[in-house]
Amino acid sequence: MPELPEVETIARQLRELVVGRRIASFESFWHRVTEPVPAAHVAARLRGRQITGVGRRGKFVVLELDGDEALIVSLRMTGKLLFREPGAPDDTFVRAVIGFADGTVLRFSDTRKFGRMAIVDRADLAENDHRGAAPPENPPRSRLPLHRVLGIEPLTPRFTTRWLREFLQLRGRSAIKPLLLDQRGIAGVGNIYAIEALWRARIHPLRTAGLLRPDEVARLREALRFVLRKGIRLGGASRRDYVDARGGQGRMQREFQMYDRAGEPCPRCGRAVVRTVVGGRGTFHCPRCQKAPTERTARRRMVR
DNA sequence: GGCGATGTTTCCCC
DNA sequence: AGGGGAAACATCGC
Repeated sequence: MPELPEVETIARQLRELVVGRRIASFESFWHRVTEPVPAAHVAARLRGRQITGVGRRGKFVVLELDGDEALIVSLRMTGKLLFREPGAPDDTFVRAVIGFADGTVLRFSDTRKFGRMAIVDRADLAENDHRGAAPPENPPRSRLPLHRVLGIEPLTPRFTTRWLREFLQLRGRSAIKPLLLDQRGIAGVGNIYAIEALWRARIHPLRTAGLLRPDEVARLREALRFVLRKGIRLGGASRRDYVDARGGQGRMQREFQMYDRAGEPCPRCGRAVVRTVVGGRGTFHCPRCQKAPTERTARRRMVR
């Protein structure tokens, strides 16, 4: 799925295109798009509603509806929201369509059919009890849907080094990279930006989260914000078939330092980039800049 | 054509 | 509890 910068790009574009439009119809061509709610039910609740705003929460696109609800869209791996004028040529893999009263449409195209749409209470999208100094204690086996347990937004002022340090202490036994991908802690970071941020912060993906030194935590916070902001500035990263709401490409993919660069020289030190698998996800790092954790350092850190 | 990969999330099994 | 692996799908590249 598109990650935070890609979803932010889509949301910003959509804001200009659909705010103020009234929904006339909703049609689904793949029953699992709205699962477990029948598409007809979603259609009935959307008909006649006006879109009052468009935002992003984690990796969800949030289409605000008049009243206190929102239609949220989870793009997963290949989902695209395409705004089209009347008479526009067909798009491929269209799984659902929102028709507006003026004849324009918002098409949800999704090759792999993983994407989902749901009507939710906007209040449920609030940061999951992560405000203030108290770090999150997320129920690891929460049965709540993901949109109700999303963690802190990393580009807000609330995402401080102190917050991150305390968060890493609480979730300290996990390896750092899988922890960054857990949407209940920090919302919006995906595989690519986690890889890029860890390289920038010079932290090995398998380092134990709770054993990062204070200077490393500070670098990690800075690195996350840097790569996410850069991604937004460049309109996201277009690999394979990611496109923005107008069908255009982002430019961030040219700026990847590590992602998908196995064997190429590290831009910082020249050593060959290494590909590993961490938590089932392809992972890239520089073996010189990002030192692997060792028994000895782990033990020394324990004593601190 | 087979095999393994893919920007995500969830579920099941230890 | 939380890590690993597979599954939900379709396509692409070697």
